[in-house]
This record gives sequence, C-alpha cells and structure tokens, in this order.
Amino acid sequence: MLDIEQSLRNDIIAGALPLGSRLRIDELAGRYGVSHMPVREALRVLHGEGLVVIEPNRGARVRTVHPGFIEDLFDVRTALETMLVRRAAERRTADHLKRLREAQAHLEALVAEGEFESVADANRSFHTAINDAAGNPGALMIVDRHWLLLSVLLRRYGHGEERFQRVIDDHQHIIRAIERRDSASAATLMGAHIEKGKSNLLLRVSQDPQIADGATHDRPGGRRLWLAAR
Amino acid sequence: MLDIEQSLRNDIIAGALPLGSRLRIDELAGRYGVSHMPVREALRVLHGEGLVVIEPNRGARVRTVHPGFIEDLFDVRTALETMLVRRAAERRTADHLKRLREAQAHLEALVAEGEFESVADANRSFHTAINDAAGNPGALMIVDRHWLLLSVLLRRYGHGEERFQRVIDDHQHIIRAIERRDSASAATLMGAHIEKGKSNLLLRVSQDPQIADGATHDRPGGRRLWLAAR
DNA sequence: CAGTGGTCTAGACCACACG
DNA sequence: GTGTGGTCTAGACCACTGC
Repeated sequence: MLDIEQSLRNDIIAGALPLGSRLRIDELAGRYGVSHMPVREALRVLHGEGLVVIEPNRGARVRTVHPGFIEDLFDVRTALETMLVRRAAERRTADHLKRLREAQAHLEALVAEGEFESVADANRSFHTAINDAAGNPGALMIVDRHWLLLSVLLRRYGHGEERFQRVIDDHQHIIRAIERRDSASAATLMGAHIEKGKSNLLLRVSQDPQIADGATHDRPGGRRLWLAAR
Repeated sequence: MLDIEQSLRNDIIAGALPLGSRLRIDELAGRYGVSHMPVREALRVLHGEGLVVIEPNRGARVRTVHPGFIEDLFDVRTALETMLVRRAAERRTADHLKRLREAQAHLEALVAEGEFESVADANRSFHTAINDAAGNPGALMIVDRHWLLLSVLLRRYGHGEERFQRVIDDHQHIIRAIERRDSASAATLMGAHIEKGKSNLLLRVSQDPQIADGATHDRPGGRRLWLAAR
C-alpha cells in the first residue's frame, strides 16, 4: 500500500468511504497502522482538494454534495476550460495536436469496444491534453482538482452511456477548431460541451436522489445527500 | 504574534521575505521559537496557496514570478470573475447591492482623500462583495488565493495611482449592470476591467525588471526575477 | 560521505463540544 | 466533566543532493 494520503483518496473515490462519513483521526491511524500526525496531514491535503470538509473542533467528513454544489463546480470548470481551450488554440504545437488526436482516438476505440468503465479516464485525458497545451499550470491544477471531485460523482451516477457518441462528436469539433487556431469557436464549443455534461449529470442525479445505505453512516438524520452539505 | 503560518504569510506579502528567498525549516523554527513540525505545516499551506514553491528534497522558496506567470494569473482571474459577476447579476439581493455600493463609496472616499495605501484593500473589498453575491464559495476561495498572490506584486509595483479614477468609472458601470441584472454586460465590463489591470501591471513590471537587492538572496546567479521561476 | 530536507513516532497538552 | 479534535515537542530516521 502506498501512503495514507493516496489510500484515503482512493477509498473516497471508490466509494469505500461514503459521502458524508466521519473521518476520525485515531480510527484511521489505527486502520492504516500509522500515528495520528500523518493522518492529520492527509486530511488537510484532501481538505485542500475539496474531497474532505473539516469543521473546527468537530472533526472531518467526506464532502457531501447537493445540486447547487454541482452547479458551482461546473460553473468553475466552464469558466476555466473555455479560457484554457482558447489559449490552447492559440499556443498549440504540432506535438500537442498529435497527443490530442491520440487521446481522442483512444476514447473512440473504448466506446466502440463498449469499454465504458475506462471511458471516463480517456475523456479526462482528452481534456488534460487540451489544458496542457494551454500552458497555464496554475489553472491546470485547479481544473484537475475539479475532475477529482467530479470522478467521485461519476462513480456513483454513471456517465450516461447513451450520450458517448455525442461526446465524441463534440470533441471532434473542438479538435478541428484547435487545428485551425480558431480560439473563439473552440471556447464556444467547449462551453456548450461542458454545459451538456452538467445538465446530464444534474438530470441523472435528480432522478436518483436517494443515496446508498452507507452514506447515512454516522448521519442518522436523513438518507438524502442534498440536505447535508451547507 | 499569531501563529507561524500567518506570520510567514505577512512577511512574504510585506516583502520581509523577498521573492525567491530560501525558507529553511530549522532556521524558521528557530526564528519563531517553535519546533520544525509547525513550520513544515505552514510551508505546505502556503505552498497550497501558491506563495511558496517546494522542490522535493531541495527545500522551499518564496515563489518567484515572471511575466508569463502574471499573465496566467490574470487569465484565471478574468475567467472566474467574469463568471462570478454574471452570477452576481442574476442572484444579487437588495442587501448585496447595498454592500456593493458601500464598498464603492469607501473606495471613492479613499481616492478623494489621497489615501492610496488603503485603496488596494478597498478595491479588493469591492470585488469580494461581487463574488460573495455570486454565491459560489469554491470559486471564491480560488479567487481569494489569486488576490493574495496579486497583493505580493502590487506591494512591489504600486497600483498605478494615475488610473484610480478610471477604476472608479469601471466599477460604477459594473454596479449599474448588476443593478439592472444585466449579466452579459456585467461580464463584458468585468473582463475589460481586469484586462486593464493586467495590462497596467505588466507594463509597470516590464519597466522595472530589476528587483531589490534582497531578492537575489541565496540566488547568486542573477538579479532578475523573470528567469528564476519555471 | 556529509548536509539537509522530509517524514514519522510517541506522547503531552489545550480547547471546544456535548451531555 | 469527559471525550475528542487539534496542535506541539523532541527526537529518530530515511532519502536525496552535492561536494
């Protein structure tokens, strides 16, 4: 096993630690066989990433989400990724373009083969390729954090498999805009692309507002996710 | 004195710890009279905020900046604050509007009285009032971090006092757009407003690329800021 | 191989929350 | 007041850098 920070992150994303569950320092220290200091460190880092919320003197929990939070998340992603794709269109080199096409080809292959499990990663690779080409490491770090939060949600609410073909289509148009260095079009297309993702996720989430049993762990008050986060 | 984290942050912003200077854990621990663990913590937090860069096994330094970094910084601010002002225009209440007008009145008063030292804070209050009205705490946190980095630069390169009157004018137009809930105009105005700030700062910075003596501390290689950060 | 950065242990200690 | 969260000390120890 790697360090406790990565273990915790994995356990949250994989759902072993459900949304809203308490994260007791000493308990985790015992579980992972370390002292409490590394656990505290890890919790602080994950707090910085947004996966964990820490209430002063009341302990840490896995972040809980509600529709407003998801909208906020996507507002930030839209704002940053439209800016990044604009820069990517301006600054891309032939090499960036190559990597971008490879990422897209990989994604298309996975969809064709029905490997829907891996599509989320491939989709992220596509977006990362664009954001790399933009050459703004600070923005890239922020967007990466948001992908991390997003992956927690996608793991629970699926990716809307029926719409993969439309995602591929969107991507192809975005690639073409980047090819011809058409930054305005690229930004418009990216904005719409992310907006669709937001709308689809919110729809799926609203159709299944109940959360699996584990999520109410330590939260006897209610079974719904939406009311917990502030 | 408060905790070491805030002390460090203040010392960096105030310039007591120049850009690029080394931050040795044991040295700081001795200086502030604590053990090395709290210092390590503080450095990690400031690293998360972007004020400090940590090179693995090579120690920590105060962040160094170069023109490209400033552009990246403003790209993120523009992307996020235009989004936020759009939401603010949609969601603002009468109370938000009141606070916004108060912040603006305060800023105008300071400029009228020639209190240029405090204008930067008042300017930030204005923007914070808008971002609060937008109601996206995650985005607000990111923007706040960028203001922190910005304040390090402003402290060194001044605020371009001659343009305060134009800032006031920009703000008034933005307020009016928010008043009439015209989110598109508000976003356009905000984009231009921040773009001006970026352009002015880059100009001032390029006119004075040399850095005060202290900044070359521990970096015998060169006196210029621009080449150090990667 | 010396120096330094970086992390962990083990335990003391304080502050707040909750019953 | 008791429990728990949260921080600090002091020191051991490992890893990597740069002579």
